[in-house]
Amino acid sequence: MKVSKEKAAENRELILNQAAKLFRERGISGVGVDALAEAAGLTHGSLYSQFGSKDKVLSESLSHGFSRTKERASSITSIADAISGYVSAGHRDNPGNGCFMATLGCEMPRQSKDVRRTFTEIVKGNMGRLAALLPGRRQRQREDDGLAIMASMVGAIVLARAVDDAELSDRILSVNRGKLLQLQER
Amino acid sequence: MKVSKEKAAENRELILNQAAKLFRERGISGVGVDALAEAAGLTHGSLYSQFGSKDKVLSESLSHGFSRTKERASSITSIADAISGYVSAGHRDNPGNGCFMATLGCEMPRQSKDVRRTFTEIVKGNMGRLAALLPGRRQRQREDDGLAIMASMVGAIVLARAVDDAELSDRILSVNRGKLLQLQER
DNA sequence: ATTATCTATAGATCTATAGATAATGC
DNA sequence: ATTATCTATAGATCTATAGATAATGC
Repeated sequence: MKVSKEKAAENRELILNQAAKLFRERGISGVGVDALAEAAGLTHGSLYSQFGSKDKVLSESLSHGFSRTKERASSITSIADAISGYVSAGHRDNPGNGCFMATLGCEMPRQSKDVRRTFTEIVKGNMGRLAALLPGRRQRQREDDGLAIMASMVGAIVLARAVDDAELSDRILSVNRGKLLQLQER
Repeated sequence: MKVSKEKAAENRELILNQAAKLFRERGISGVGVDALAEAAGLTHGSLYSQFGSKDKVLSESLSHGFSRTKERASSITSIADAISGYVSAGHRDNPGNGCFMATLGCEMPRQSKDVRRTFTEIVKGNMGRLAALLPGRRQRQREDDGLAIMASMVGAIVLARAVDDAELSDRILSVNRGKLLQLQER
């Protein structure tokens, strides 16, 4: 039954990736430990011996997932690219690979200290990434501008996913993308 | 055990009000039928004979809650009031009486047709309310402006509630409130 | 007679633990 | 000897249903 250290590390990586995907797709309370284990081809007993609790899997999958997002984000070099990529039908239709803030934000107020701390780091990290793409002399001002853009982006995706009306959903995206891009053009 | 028609109607009203509060405070999957019944001082059996399912309680509590919100909203007569009231610490700290979009938005993609249809009506209703407060000749344009403001407002409250850092939370609110108000001043 | 409510319970699912198993790696 | 994984199971909780109860309202 035992497996090599290498294989165990692979399994751990697989669990975290699958967990990050499932939590985003089905919500935190919508994913059981069984589903997490099954998605990685293991039993829940094994998952408990590696992580100890569902909460631990969640918090680790968040930080692990955000690290991977940051790696991929190096290809985004302008604020217009960041906005267009985020406020898009592609992002809306792929929550499993998308932004944690837009999928799990509403559930965060009820999570453990550990999970909330990790989530807060993600918000700050995203603020910093946006700030780095924005003009302006003072860092504080660029961060503030980043927080405003972030709220619009998150709200647009949350609402576009929530409504049961394809036309309205597309309209929410195009209006918000348009306004955000327009505001950056000066 | 039976109760007068009048009392039964009162109970129904109480269930819907308590349900709307609990769902916003604990999330949809965070509230069981037991909790819903207990909050209204009834048993879950009684709740089932009145509503038939948890889903039905949810969808009715949403439309009932939004009706009540609309009634209270007649006191808001300017877009600046709407923004300042929404993007505030008071709203952030009282999810149980606050906006459905900011508390339940992330869970909506996984809800029943019935619930999503009701939620979509709420989004459209809020769009209309904002549009009515905005300047501009064409209704379509005012609605678009309303959708942009709505996304910022919802995103700001979701993020301000989610982060585990009081200073950052306040900053998210003040930055977004400031930007939104500033944009309306022209 | 009708019906709002309650009691009892089914059956599923959820998080977690204990102990067995068997392969790794010293 | 260590340990990653599995099996079995505990105990709680969740949604839902069936049938009894007792007060209303014709």
